[in-house]
Amino acid sequence: MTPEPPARTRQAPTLEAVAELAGVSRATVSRVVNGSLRVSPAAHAAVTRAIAELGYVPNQAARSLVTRRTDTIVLIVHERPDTVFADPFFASVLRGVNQALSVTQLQLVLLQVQGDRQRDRALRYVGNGHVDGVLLISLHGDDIMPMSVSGAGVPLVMAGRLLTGDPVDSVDADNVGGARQAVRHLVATGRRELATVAGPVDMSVGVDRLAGYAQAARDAGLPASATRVETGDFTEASGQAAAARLLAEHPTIDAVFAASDLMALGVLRALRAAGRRVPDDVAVVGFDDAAPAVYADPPLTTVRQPVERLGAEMVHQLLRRIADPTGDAASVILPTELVIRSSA
Amino acid sequence: MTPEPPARTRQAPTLEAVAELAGVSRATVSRVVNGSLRVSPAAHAAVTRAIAELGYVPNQAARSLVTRRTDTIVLIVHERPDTVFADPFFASVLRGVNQALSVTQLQLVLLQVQGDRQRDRALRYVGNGHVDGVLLISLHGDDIMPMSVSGAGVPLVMAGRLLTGDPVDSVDADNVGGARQAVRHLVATGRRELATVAGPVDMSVGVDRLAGYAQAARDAGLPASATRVETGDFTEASGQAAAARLLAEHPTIDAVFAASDLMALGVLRALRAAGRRVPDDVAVVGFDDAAPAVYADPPLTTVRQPVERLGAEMVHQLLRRIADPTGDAASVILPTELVIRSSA
DNA sequence: TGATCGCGTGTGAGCGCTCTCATGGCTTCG
DNA sequence: CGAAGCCATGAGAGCGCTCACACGCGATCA
Repeated sequence: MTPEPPARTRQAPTLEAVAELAGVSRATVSRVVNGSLRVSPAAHAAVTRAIAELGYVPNQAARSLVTRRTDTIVLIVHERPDTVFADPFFASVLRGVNQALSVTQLQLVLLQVQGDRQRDRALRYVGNGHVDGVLLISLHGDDIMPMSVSGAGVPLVMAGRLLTGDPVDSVDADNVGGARQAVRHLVATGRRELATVAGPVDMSVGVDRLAGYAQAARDAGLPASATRVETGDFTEASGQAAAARLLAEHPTIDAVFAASDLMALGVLRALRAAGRRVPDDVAVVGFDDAAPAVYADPPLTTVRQPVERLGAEMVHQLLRRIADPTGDAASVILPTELVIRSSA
Repeated sequence: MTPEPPARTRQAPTLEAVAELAGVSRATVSRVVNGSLRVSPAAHAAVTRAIAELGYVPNQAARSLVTRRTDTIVLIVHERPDTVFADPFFASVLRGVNQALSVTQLQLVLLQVQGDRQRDRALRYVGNGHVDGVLLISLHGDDIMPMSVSGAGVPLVMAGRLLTGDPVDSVDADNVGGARQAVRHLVATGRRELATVAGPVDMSVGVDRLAGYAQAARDAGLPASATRVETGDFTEASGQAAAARLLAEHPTIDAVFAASDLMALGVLRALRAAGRRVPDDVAVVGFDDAAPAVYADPPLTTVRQPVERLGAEMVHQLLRRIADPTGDAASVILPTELVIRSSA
């Protein structure tokens, strides 16, 4: 008789079975499983052995039913699906989230939401205790999700900030500061005819990066008329279109600040199409320091934001909030950094 | 008295509450919730109204406890975390999976696994009925996960195929065919001194793309000595290193087939560093048609595989298998397509 | 030495749901 | 007109777990 691995029965072993094998009660097994408060060494050993022998794993459904915890948190991405996962930004956030989660017992559920129906379904899902907490990403201005979720008493952390100014736990990059760094660099290298491809005005990132741009331009003593603005939606195509409009209406511009790297890539294309040299004729600065920035032609000067850390920080803040649901909303601002390559 | 939205009580309404309000039994409510087999129109209407009024949503934990279904499937990615989400391949698979899932009630759980401990934990998680099915991605040769999961009777679909030849439901791109297309193009455009940066030999994608490369070279009548092979791990850095070795040992090569776009990007760098012009001196073909291929300098000629569809197809196959656990393992092969840009 | 305490342990209720089975009203057929 | 059948419905058990609470034992104190 060689020792056999636990039989692969179709029926998973229950607490009851472990208790019987260990010669103790269900309650004692439960205590051991959940961190052994006040269990005698003998009982603890017996239970541990029985668990190992049976290959016992707690039934999560039964546990959730009574504890009302799920050991699951959800990352809700409110955006078109083709935008979401193609954008390296999301991949990085996800990586940070996963990394922070890997040291916990929590499972991450991804929810990609678009349209009112899906949104409401997600809200229901969250509201009825399917998850212990919510991470919210990519919100547009009038989104009711943050207030609905937190109003339902479910711990919530969002990326960015609410344009309404409502207090919500959040993590954000220093978008204003980052945009200022970009503009200061442009000005310092002699550019005077600035333009920007801003992000959507209904998103805090869009608003903040534009604000930083405007502030820095003003600080540099540039006339408002020398700071043209066109908006895009963070996709490359929108950046290209915006830059084309910029060039058509203001042929004298010598620098473009794009509110994302993807849009900056579009700007590069538009510039190339218009026969302008980068950076000789027009300097371009992006935002994100996403992977494509490196491979752009020319490699993109950009504002790096610690995206991965942003994801991790969101998790930490959520864990804190789950542990202590009271207390005021906190917001963490992550620093940005200018990465100078060849485009400016 | 204006109609009020359902009160945001901390306590979610139960089946019991709905039954009481509708004036029927729990069982009847349950029937309505689960697709109303044999419920009178009157009862159905009353229940529907009560559900709406209360904002009732079934408690998933309670339901799972008795049905032993979870309405959750898990996508397990067995890879280093920093590789996983940075790779556009994964983002695309994820997008396809999410898309296919969006028309179902299923939730997707992401599990990123590395090391034996995490792997075993994931195996336990899966084995004890936490999920209804498993999607497996990025497997190396000696991985026990596929056989463990399917051995435990949990429906499983993997991307790629098992090098052991064990029958498992799977979806794969036509890697052999794709590689052949690439080589045929190289040969057709006059290249004779071929080399390849292959993928890991312990992964089916690596093996298959190399096989396709070798086959096509043989078919073209090229001597085996003219088909140099170095391997990488699908990262850009590894591609660069492999290409450097290739150049050092075989300075006469005039074409490189890289088993992934990321590696092709590395090849491009190595070539540039060595002062070779692309495609004039050396032609380069990648594999994947990932986003960076477009922005490469020069834009990359590559073999496109329908990655998103691969994700969707995995879901479909898993759903089929969940519905009918019996029957032989099936494997779906997705076509590839050569996309000609400037690098070859 | 008897009352008191505290610790380790077991008992039992019940979380919210599904599912089997019994029941009673109605239709249908001989 | 009675027996048989069918359909909508309800009663009740139980999924596997946690969490009071009760209990009994040895140690401690007056």
